[in-house]
Amino acid sequence: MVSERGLQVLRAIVQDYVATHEPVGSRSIVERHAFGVSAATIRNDMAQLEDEELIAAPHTSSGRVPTDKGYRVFVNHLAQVRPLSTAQRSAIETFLADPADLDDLMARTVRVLTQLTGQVALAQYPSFARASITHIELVAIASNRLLVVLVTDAGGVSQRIAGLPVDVDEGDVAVLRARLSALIVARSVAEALDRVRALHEPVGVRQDPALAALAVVIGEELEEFRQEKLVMAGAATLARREQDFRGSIHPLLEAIEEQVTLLRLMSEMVVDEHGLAASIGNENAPFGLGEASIVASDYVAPGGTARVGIMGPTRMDYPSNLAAARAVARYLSRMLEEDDAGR
Amino acid sequence: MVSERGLQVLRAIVQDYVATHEPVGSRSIVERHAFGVSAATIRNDMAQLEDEELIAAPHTSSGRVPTDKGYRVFVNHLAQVRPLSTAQRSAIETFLADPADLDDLMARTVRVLTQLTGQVALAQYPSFARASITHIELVAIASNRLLVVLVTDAGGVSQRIAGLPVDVDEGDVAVLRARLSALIVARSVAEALDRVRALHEPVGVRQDPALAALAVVIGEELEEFRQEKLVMAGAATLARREQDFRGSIHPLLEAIEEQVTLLRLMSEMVVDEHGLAASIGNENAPFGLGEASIVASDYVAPGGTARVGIMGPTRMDYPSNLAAARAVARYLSRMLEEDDAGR
DNA sequence: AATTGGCACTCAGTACAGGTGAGTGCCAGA
DNA sequence: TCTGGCACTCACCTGTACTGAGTGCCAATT
Repeated sequence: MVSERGLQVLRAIVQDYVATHEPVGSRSIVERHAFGVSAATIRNDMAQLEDEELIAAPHTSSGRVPTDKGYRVFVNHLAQVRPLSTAQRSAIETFLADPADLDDLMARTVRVLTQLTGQVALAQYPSFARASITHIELVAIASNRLLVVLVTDAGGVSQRIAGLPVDVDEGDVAVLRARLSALIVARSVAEALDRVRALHEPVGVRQDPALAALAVVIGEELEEFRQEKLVMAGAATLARREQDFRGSIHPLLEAIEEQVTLLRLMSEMVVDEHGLAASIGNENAPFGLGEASIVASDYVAPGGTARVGIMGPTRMDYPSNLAAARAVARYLSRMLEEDDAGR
Repeated sequence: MVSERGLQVLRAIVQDYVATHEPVGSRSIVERHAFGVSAATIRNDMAQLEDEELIAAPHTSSGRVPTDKGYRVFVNHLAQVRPLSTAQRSAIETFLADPADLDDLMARTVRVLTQLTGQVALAQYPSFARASITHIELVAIASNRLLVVLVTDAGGVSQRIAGLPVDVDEGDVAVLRARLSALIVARSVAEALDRVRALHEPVGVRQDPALAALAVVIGEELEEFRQEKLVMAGAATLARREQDFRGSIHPLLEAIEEQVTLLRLMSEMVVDEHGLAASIGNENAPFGLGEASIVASDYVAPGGTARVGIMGPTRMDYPSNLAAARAVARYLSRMLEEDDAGR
């Protein structure tokens, strides 16, 4: 069992280790923190913490370093989210003011997050899966080529060019438009996808090759709506932090390039009652990121909730990073709420 | 003056150094290459090469390493572009077959290039600056909200939502569509931009606030067409090569994140008569990439020519990388020619 | 004039030894 | 339960010696 003071010692070790990046000994703890007891007493507490595998010694006689389990306890029980400075808050506001469109807003979001934290920033796009289709427009580009534009009520727009196996004229296009409109407008993306796919059933398709071709393209567009998207920034900051990741940032860069891994990881994180989440060190091992930690915060978009997060070394400054993620997420929620469709 | 054999020695040094990553001495040269002379003779040649600053010694008595100038001579006079293996050629073909759209094609292009070379791959999008507008479509999303879609003859499509200061009905939209159509359809992107901007002249604008708002949005879209875009892959490979860049890959990662630097760098490279270009080491210093080299090859798209390239350490394998860039560029040109609009 | 073998010299890299100091673990006493 | 004291460990630094790859130069050879 770990005593109350033992936990405070753990907190001190985590804080000092994150600050100095060096194993912390009993002596430096009594110097830097006012525990009112001697180094020997701290040593006894540290022995307990070591028994519980909350801290570990890199080699026989050296200071201690928090284990991943130790960080977990720190985050769950010991860390209070440190509120941002007003300067930081206003930085967020000015940086995110007046975005040109959703892409711009997301890009700025990750940029401001990486600037605040000095780490890699991640942000999920608002999901359009639960959004519903408000418009479908067909634009004739050539006699056998149509531009298919879909619009959702959550502000998502998608466009794609469909090549048709037959030529169509103005009238045909109007008919197709009306027919497709009736089929998917006011439906959710998921429903629309079902209904468009149903067109492929032998019965429906044979009749109209143009419709069949459009169905394929529309299916792709809907699929894209359903897909989660991720935007990132700050990969360059990893270069400075090489040794924080046991000497190889390769898995991190891979994950950043892959996207899909990070997307899954972020989706699977479990948020607490404040909408905050942390995934620490070896908890990410299944994703090949056992040396990294990710903190994230939910934000609310018209289509549902999504997440913004920060990825960094296991020995990151959790209170600050959680605070930054939360602040940005809140601001993002507010922006998306005000200007509903995300412009 | 450097003798003929001296140049062959330079070639040997570059080849061996690229292969082994270690300074190469006179002895290992006579062992690995059939010069038919003794090591002492090679040493004399090397002394000349050193006078010409084509090679340098990291420390007083060690093997020699090519200087940036040495690489330049190698690339210009000594390197023959090594043709790809048939396996590699067919890899390109299968990898690039049947792209879904232009984005997909470009993404695959850089992926295949990074796979072939193990380096960072870069590709400029075909420029739409000289393309011309074939369609403009306005879709009413709400009474004061229009989706503005632009299509170019080079396959570029752009869409953006415009918020209007006034409500408009079906008829208004039709009028606006006709008016804008007359203004920019069949014009080049550059012309269209001029004409749209002309709308902002006091005379035109006051009359119609809706038109003014649309002009702003269309201006943004056209600007986006004019902007060059870059797509990249293989950033993760840099992690393995850290020491190749004097220990810091930070500038490279920054440049990759910036994009705009690399875009300028690629644009400013001068291609030779075969459409190939190389920018070596300190030639890139103005861009903060003095430790990196970039090779590139032009490809031909409907809208004009653009470039694909490879970025890696100065000590890269120039013949192979030039060959890979050239092969991919050629294949890309062919694909874009066949399927003119890039789908 | 070009090439060669020989030789002294340089210097990075490695291995070894000794010294230092931060830090621990443990114990007896308060 | 806490504390001071003490022996012990071990990373890290420093200095020394050795090794070997490689050069630069020169006199001899072709």
